[in-house]
Amino acid sequence: MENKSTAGRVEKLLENIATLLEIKGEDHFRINAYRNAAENISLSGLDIKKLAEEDRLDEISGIGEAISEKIREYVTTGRLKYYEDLINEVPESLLDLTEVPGLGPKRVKALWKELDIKDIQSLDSAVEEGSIQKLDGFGPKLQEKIRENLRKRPGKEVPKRQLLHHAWSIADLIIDRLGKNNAVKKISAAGSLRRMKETIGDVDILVASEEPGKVTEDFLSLEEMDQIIMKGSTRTSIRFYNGIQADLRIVPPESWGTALQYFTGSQEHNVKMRELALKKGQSLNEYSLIRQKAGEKLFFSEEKKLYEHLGLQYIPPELRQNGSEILQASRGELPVLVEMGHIRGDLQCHTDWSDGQNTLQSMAEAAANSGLEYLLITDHSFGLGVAKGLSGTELKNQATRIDELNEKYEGKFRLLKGVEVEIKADGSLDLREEILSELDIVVAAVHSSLGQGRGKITERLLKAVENPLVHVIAHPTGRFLNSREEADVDWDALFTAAAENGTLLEINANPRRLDLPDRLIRRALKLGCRFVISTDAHSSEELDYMRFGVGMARRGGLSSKEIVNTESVDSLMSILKK
DNA sequence: GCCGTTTTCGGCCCGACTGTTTTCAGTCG
Repeated sequence: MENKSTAGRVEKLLENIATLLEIKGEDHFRINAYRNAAENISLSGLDIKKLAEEDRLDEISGIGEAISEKIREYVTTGRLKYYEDLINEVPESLLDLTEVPGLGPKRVKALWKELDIKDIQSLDSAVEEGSIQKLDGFGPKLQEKIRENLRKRPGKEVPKRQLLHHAWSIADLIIDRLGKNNAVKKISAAGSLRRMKETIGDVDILVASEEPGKVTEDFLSLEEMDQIIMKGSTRTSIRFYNGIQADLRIVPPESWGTALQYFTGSQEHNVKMRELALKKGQSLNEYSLIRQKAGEKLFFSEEKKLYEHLGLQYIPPELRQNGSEILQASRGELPVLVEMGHIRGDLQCHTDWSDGQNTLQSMAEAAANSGLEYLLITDHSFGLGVAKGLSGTELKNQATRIDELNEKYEGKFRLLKGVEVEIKADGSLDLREEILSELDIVVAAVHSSLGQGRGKITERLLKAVENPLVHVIAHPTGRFLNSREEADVDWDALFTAAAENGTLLEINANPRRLDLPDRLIRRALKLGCRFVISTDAHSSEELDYMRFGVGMARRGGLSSKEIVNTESVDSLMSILKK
């Protein structure tokens, strides 16, 4: 739990409470309330500490009096009496056991009560002794499955959640392969992948077919497959050699609309959709919508018609989050989201002048070929020694070369002069003003001392935001998914200053970063900020990362008008602060 | 434990698959 933001720690605490109550055998609606609260905190992007101090936690839906009180106690004292009492009763180490696939709360409780198994080590030795198969409801197959799963616990060689581009490459491969099968009428990615979540638990693929057996057979013959996890007539799970798990679900073609909606999730979105249907006297499942009185089944050829039928605007997958979007859709208040086709330029990339792989020319050509009208070159400044950063003189030489190339492109494409300048530990920049003022666009970034305390790093970023020479703050949180935590920053203060100063916030599309994260995009949008989506490409191939940045922007609810690289180059230059 | 243009009390989604079963509980999404 250490080394996380307050919100992160509170979320973990609430989730732990939920799981421990579940093992205890508490009412599952109460348990759900804790999970729901944790999820909504995460999605809100709000500063939990500040909210707790100002007694405004109930502004987050799903947080009522009881949970609010617990969060306040935890935030102000660093402890929670209720939790301490709870783990006295139900050992905290049982939480690890519920992480083992096949072990849910009921089985963990049985292991604990019957065999005094409290942690992974004691589970491991019980499995080796063969004692757990004797328990009621357990058997040799389950014991063997647990042994298997203990051996390849995630977090070691296989990260728990996959990065978006890895998951998509598997999905594209499956869709391409199965798409050639005549038995497949329709096929689509679903789940968190389709919702463009920053990391993916497993790859979900939905198929419409009248011959599920043929499709399943094809799926199981993929040569990249390592292992069959589960195989049924309409649902199959496999694991690939690279550790990624893929689930295939097959439904009859007439169920396509309801099935794609259901299989895309999120879980919470589906719960709210089904509740809404029930209020209208209809029951929704993945096959159809059933009018309860008449028993009549309604089928939908596409998702859009299902949403319409329920009186909603179509909700794009990226917005299907905690159910609050359903209320928005019922009022016709959903934003019109930015699309890939809106993007006209890329505002961060690197060349072989610093740590990139390709030349200025080949980056420009790749960008032009992918339909972009302009590309901002942002090699590192010299402060970032590991990345062969450029000095002022080198930047001037690069500018000459850029002018030459632009002349050649005759206005059909334009390279813009920029830099990714280092924000030093004291908030100053490592290039002089006369150098920076010569450039078209200045992108500033923090790469070191990200672990500074909240006060220090906030001040440092604020200084950059308020600097009239800085147009864009790159990858603001500095996180690396699965490996480096976000910096602990007072985001509200930073976003407010960015909005006031006209400094743009980057949505870095590199799938290892995806920074800003969507919850902070939502918050920044509310505070009036504008954005750029940039690939930070270090090779011409990486210019294709744009789709992931657009996905993140869509999850954050952004329209093209809030993203400046949807503008033509002239219009872009006129928007920039002087 | 939360929530309310049907409710401040009485609701709170729904189905597939597995492994244990003699008709179903547990897990998962």
